[in-house]
Amino acid sequence: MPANRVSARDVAERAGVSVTTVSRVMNDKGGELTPETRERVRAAARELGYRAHPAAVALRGGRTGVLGLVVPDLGDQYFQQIARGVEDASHPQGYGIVFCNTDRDIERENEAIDLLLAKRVDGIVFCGGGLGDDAHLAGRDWFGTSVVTIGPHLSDFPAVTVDDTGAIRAMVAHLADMGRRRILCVAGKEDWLVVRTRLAAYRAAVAELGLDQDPALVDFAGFTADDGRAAVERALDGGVGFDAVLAFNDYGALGAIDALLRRGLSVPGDVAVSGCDDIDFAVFARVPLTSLRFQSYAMGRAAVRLFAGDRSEEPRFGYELRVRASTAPLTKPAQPTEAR
Amino acid sequence: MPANRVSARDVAERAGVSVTTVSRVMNDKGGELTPETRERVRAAARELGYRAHPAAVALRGGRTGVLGLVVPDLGDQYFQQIARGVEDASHPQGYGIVFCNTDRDIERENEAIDLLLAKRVDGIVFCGGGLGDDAHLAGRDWFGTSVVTIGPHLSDFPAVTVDDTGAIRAMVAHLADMGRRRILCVAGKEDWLVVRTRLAAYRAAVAELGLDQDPALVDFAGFTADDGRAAVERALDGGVGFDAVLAFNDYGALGAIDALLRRGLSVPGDVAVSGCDDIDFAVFARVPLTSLRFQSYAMGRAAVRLFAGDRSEEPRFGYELRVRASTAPLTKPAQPTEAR
DNA sequence: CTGAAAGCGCTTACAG
DNA sequence: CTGAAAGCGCTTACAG
Repeated sequence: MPANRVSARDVAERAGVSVTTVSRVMNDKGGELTPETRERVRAAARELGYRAHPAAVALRGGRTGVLGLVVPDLGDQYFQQIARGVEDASHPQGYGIVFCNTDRDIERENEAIDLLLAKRVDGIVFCGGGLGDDAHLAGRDWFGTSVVTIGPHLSDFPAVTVDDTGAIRAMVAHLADMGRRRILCVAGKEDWLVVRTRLAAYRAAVAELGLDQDPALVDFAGFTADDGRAAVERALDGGVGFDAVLAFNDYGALGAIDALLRRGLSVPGDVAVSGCDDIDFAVFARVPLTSLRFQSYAMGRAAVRLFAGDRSEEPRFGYELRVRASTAPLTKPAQPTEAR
Repeated sequence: MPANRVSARDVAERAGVSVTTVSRVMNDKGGELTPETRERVRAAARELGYRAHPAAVALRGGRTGVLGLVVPDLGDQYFQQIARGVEDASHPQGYGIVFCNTDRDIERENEAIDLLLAKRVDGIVFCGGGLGDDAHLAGRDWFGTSVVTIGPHLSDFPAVTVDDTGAIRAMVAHLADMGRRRILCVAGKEDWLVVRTRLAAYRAAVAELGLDQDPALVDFAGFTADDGRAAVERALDGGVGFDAVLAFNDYGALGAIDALLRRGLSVPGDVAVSGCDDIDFAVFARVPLTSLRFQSYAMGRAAVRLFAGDRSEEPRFGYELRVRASTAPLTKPAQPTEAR
C-alpha cells in the first residue's frame, strides 16, 4: 500500500544531485558540501515532503526509531503518567513508543520482550519493578538493545529509582503521629520487588517507632480494589485488630475504605487509611485518601534521557506525603475493631 | 548494536538450502516443497531462533508489523480499555502498537498521524471521536495506510461505532423517572463530535419527555473533574436552577459532585448526578456514581478485526445503564437550588 | 566537493 | 522442487 511515496531518488532528481548527496544533506554528514547544494537539496526535500524510509535506515544498521515500553498495567495511573513522560520525551525526537502490558506476569513479560526484540526497537523502558529475582531478564540475550528500568529491579541496567523506603517510612511515621499503633499492611504479591522493598521499609519503620509488629498485620493481597477489600475483610474476620491501613497502592486503599465502611466502621475514626501513588481519584474518594505522590511523569522523561546519557546520571526521585481526610488523630479509645 | 543476530542465510547454510527456500518455508509459500526440505528448514530456524528482520520485510514492500493507536488520553479509562483490546488482538499476530495521545488537539492529532505515517505503520486505529469537521483527516494523504475509527467521526473510514444516542436518551429518561425536570448538561467542548452527538441526543430526549429546555442548562466545560466543578459553580452562581446533572464523562461528574457537596447541596437529594463511561472508580466516589457503561475493551478488539474484514462487518456497540446512589427519586419540593 | 557502487536482509519473478 | 538474481531505499566507504 505505502506506494508512490517520495524517495531519496526523487529528491536527488529534483535537486540535480545524487542520492548520496541527498543522504548526506539530510543527515548533516560530510561538512564539505557547498551551501548551495545543501540548500537546493533541502528545498527539494521540503517541496516533495521527503522522509527517509525507516525500514531502509534500519536495515542499513541504523536505528528503527521505535522504543518499547513494558508496564504492568497502563490502566494504573502511576504507569500512565510514566507513559506520558516517555511519550513526550520521545516524539519530538521522532521516536514512536510500542507499549506492552504484562499484568506483572513473568510469562507476559517475556512475550513482551520477545515482541519488542523481534521489532528491533532501539531501546526498552522497563517499569513496574522486578518480579521474583528478575532471572528472566538477567538470563536472556538482549542483542545489544539498550534497556532502562524504572523502579526497583535486580537487573543491572541504567535505572531511574524512587525513594520507596523514605516514602513508606514517612507514611508510617505519619500514622504513628495520628496515634495509630497497629497498621494493617495491604501489600501486593510477595514476589513483586516493589512490595518487598516497601515491606522492608514498613517493618523497619514499625520497629523503629515502637509500633506493633504483629505478622498478622501483613496481607499479601494484590493491587486492585478487590484485593484491598478482601484483605480488610480477612483481617476483620480473623480478629486481627488494627487502627490503620497502609496499602502499597491507592486502588487497594480504596477497596479497604469500602470494606471498612460496609462493616460499619468509620474512617478515619476507627481506622485511618493511606495509600501509595496518589492517583487523581484520591481526592474524590468516599473519604479523601491520604497518599504518597511520586513524580511518575518526570520519571518517564528521565528514563528516555538515560538512553542518551551515561550511568553517572541515573536519577533518584523523591516523594511527597499528601495528607487528606482518611488519616486523622485517633479520637476513640484504644481498642478499635476487635480486641485480640 | 543488534548484531550477530540470525539471518535467513544462517538458516540456509545450516539446512543446506538457499535463502529463497528458507523464505518460502517461513512464509508457507510455494506449496511444491519437499516435506523433508520444509522440515529441515523449520528445524534449523528453530534451533537458531530465526526471526525475519522486520526492516527487510518492510523494505521489500511487506508490512511493518506495527499498528498506530491515536487517542485523546490514555489516562482516561475508556481509552485505556480500548488500548487493551487493541493490544490483545494485535500481539498474538505479532503486531506492535505505537500509541499517541492527542488531548483532543487538532495540531497534536496531525503530529501523531505524521509520526505514524513516517513510521510506515500498517494501520491506524483512530479513536476519541472527531474534532471539528474532521477536515484535517479527510484532506490529507494517507499513502494507502488502512485507517479504522472508533466512535463518532465524519471521515469515511471503516468504523466501530457506539449507540451514543440511545445511551444518552436512556440516561435522560432515567433522570426523568427520578422526577428531575431541569438537567444541567456538563458537556465537553462544542467542537468535539462526541459532544455534538450526545448533546443532540440530550436535546431530543429532553424535548420528547417534556423536560425543561433552557439553553442555560448546557455548559461546554470539558472532560476533566475541574471542568465539571467549574460548570456546576457557574450554574449555581448564575442562578440557573437544576435538579440533575448529566456529565458526558465520569471525570466531569465527579467534579460536579464535589462542587455540589462543597456548596452544601445534597446528592442526590437536591441534585442527582450521572456520568458517562462508567469508570471503575465510579463505585468508590463520594456518592457512588450512576453512569453509562460502554464495551470499550471489545470495541478495541473489534477495531483490529476491521483491518482484516470487509466494511459490511462494521460493528455498532450498545450501552448499559448502571444506576447507583447518585441518582434517586426527588424527595424535596420542586425548587431545588435557586428559583429562577 | 560530489558520485558510483556495494550491501543491509529479505521476497519474488524468472529459470531450470 | 529449488536456486540465482534483482531490487526494496537507504548509508557508507572508496574514488576522483
